[in-house]
Amino acid sequence: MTRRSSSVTIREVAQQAGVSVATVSRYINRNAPVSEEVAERLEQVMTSLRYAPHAAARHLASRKTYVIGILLTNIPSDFFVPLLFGIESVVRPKGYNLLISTGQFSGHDDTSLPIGPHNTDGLLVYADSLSDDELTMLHSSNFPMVLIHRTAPQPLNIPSVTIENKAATYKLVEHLIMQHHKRRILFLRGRSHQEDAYWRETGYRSALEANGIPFDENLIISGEFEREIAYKSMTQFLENGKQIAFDAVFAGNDDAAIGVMTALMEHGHRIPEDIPVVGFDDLRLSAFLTPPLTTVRAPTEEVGRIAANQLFNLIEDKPTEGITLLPTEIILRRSCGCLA
Amino acid sequence: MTRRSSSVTIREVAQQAGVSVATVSRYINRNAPVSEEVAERLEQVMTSLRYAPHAAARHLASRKTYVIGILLTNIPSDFFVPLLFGIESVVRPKGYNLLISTGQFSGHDDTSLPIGPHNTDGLLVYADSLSDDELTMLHSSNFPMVLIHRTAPQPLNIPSVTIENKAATYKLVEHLIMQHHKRRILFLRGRSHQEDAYWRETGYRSALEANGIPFDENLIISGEFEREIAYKSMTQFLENGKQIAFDAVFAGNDDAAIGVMTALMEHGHRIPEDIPVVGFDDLRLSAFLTPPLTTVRAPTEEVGRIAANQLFNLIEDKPTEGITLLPTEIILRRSCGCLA
DNA sequence: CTGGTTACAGTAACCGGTTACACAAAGCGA
DNA sequence: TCGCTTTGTGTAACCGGTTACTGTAACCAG
Repeated sequence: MTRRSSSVTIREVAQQAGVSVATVSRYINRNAPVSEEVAERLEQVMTSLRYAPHAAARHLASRKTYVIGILLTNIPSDFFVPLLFGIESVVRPKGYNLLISTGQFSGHDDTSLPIGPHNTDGLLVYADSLSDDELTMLHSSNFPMVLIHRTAPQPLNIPSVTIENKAATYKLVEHLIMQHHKRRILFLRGRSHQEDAYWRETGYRSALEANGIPFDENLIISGEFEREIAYKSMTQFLENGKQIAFDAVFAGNDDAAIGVMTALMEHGHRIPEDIPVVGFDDLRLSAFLTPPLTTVRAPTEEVGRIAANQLFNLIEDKPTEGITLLPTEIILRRSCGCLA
Repeated sequence: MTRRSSSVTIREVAQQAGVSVATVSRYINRNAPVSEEVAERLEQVMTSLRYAPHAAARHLASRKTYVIGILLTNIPSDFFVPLLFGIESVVRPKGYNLLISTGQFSGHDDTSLPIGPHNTDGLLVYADSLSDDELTMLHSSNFPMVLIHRTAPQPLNIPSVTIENKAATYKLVEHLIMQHHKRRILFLRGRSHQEDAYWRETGYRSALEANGIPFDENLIISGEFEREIAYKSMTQFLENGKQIAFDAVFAGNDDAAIGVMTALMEHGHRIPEDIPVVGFDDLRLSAFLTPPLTTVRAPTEEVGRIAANQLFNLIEDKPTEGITLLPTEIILRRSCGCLA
């Protein structure tokens, strides 16, 4: 109830040490020389008083928050753990803090973003957590941003860190075709506006085409990159009267693959003997599934590290890459029929 | 390079709307009546100017950051995803932001905490991310804190949200003894100063004692609740000359259980036929392991939600619980020998 | 009609830092 | 020794909000 914030201010430190506040500030920020003697005195006073600079006051005066923000989607995915740790690993040593926000932010013009120029020095934007319009607006005021698993809308020049989706998907689908002689591969697409989803589908189509297999719209169902949704889609597909024949499944990502595998097993299909299933991401759990999941390894932690580094380049006016495309690698395990 | 921050200030808004800054502030914070007419005018001006209050200025003046911090350990675990989403789900609707920090913060007296009273309104402290000393210090200045998976050091009165560790472990160990007739159960202990680890070990010992099985120090090895470490400990135990007999494993948690299972399989043991393995946490992946893991379900997302709510109670001077102990539930799957 | 309340609004001090400007003393090459 | 640079420090304005204090006009019970 005591309103008085008992926190120590720079003036108290200055007084105790017998110097001016400017000197204290200079010592703290090491941005101007301070005599050896005063430095020692300050060090003592500061620790004895347990002085911690007030972040907001500092921010207000210097226009630096030492905070970077990350906008995630509101889908809780294990995928975020390596991403966050990758980001943290570069943010922390720089003395920055990480403000995190999940949710779809688009559309609500009335409520401004919880995270933005008013409380951060830069933003990491994951996938479609922000609309093109919002991106455009923020970019127009020159606010440092780096996109993750997404590229900037056309005229905008925003660095972007993403992974090779198409080539890997192509390779994996071709693997199913060539090595396992599958020709009717069910494809679980992600959300249409999601770039990862788009490129994976493109890779799928290219692989079919390159191998003379006609594309069949009936073999495309919605997976949304979410386990539950994939489970429902798959179940519905299996129970649907049409009974469209298929001989393998590309699940879109590993999370969806889990849903697919559960649905298939519940309907008495063996994996991979009856139906091979493959995913994308190589989540930590994927190697431990039954059977272990054939998938594409995405260097997610590195994506986080590189994105954060790019953001700091932007903040520090250093040169940045336009698009960083990290290589992916297909991981053959038992679920596709390999390593049997 | 243009140093001038082009952001709109409250004074510009006031001027454009022909009122004083005080009125604008009052309207924004809805803490004093403003005439209908002025309100409308302000609404218009604010959207046309794209006004967003400067968070730091606001914080400095009002002494509220609208940010809560969470301190995690630096071990990337899937466990954090439900925890974070639970927290986010209560923090966001309150209009608060979430500042996240990972790492061991204890010991470094010189470097003050990256997150604390200087930049947040309250702190969620996970397990031993903070030392007792730091906790004591922060608590002495009446800073709102809630502990997660840890209780406060004795004289301190800090709310704490944790789960039932002992009873569930007891039940699970007893299950191995009674249902599966195991008597030499290997136990992978966690870090000694971690409370979850302590209570699980206590549950293990009680179950043995209650069933007349003598405690054998040789059956305790170090798992640290980490997959890699558990894998190494288990491998070393198996290859050690002593060849101590055991007939089941309680892995400490699910992550360690994965390491244990890998090590056992590599040495030709079948799970559960030769050696049953059980864990704790019920990670999202645990149901999908080979074999599916018998474990204890921890309501982690709820832990996050409740902890965040407690913290807001503290911040808003509402009554709080001392310790919230959430119930856990044992989940029998195939890895213990059930559901074969 | 009067004194008291309420609704609405403005002025300016203040939150706790940073930093432009000013200045004294010391160091130094010529 | 003289001017000039460098080093070390202080004073006070400023960052962009909030809010205590003050004041006016409208409203209302008696």
